Amino acid sequence: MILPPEFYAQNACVVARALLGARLVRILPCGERLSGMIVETEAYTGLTDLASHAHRGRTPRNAPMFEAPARSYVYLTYGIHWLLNAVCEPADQPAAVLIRAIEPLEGIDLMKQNRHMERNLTNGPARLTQALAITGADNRAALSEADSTIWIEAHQTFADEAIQVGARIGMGQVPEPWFSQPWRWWINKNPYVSR
DNA sequence: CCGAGGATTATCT
DNA sequence: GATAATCCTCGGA
Repeated sequence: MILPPEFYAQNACVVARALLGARLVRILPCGERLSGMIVETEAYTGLTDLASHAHRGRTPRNAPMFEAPARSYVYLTYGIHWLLNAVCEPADQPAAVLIRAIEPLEGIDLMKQNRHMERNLTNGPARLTQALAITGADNRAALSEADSTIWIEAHQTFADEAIQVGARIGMGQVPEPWFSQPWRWWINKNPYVSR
């Protein structure tokens, strides 16, 4: 079952927690299907969160965060890496969930080809986009539609006891309280969580 | 095993 | 012109 738009209309922290265990499906231009279970997420919500791209207001890059939920927000960071987010909360309420890691399920051989390596295929936000061949061309993909290039469907669920929460990664010079905000979720002891 | 440094470009000031 | 929600390689232990 593909997760409906109403799912993404919730608060980004709720969505980030609920996405753990869901299956991220990617259809390549050639038609091949790849997928993996989401095992690590981070929430970026509100205009006041100094760690969020949205905190300086709407720009051409972050515009998807301000638009209707249930679409992707894909952007380039460090000049090299594409990062995949799911846009959350109602329109004009900028929020997104960063997909930080997945456990490979389908198309593992293709992931190895895309990554040019055998290991560390999807345990990091830029690694998984490379493994799934996701780029800026996939910005604003409809995550709730089966004819999209990327969507997310229900797969497995985890009890709170199996979930870990902590501060987000890569905050750089972001000041408190945003630096330590516990808005990162991951599946405890899952080997595909980043670092 | 670990830490340092370079890669590389869209985006915003 | 500076910065960035990161990753890889390489050198040393």
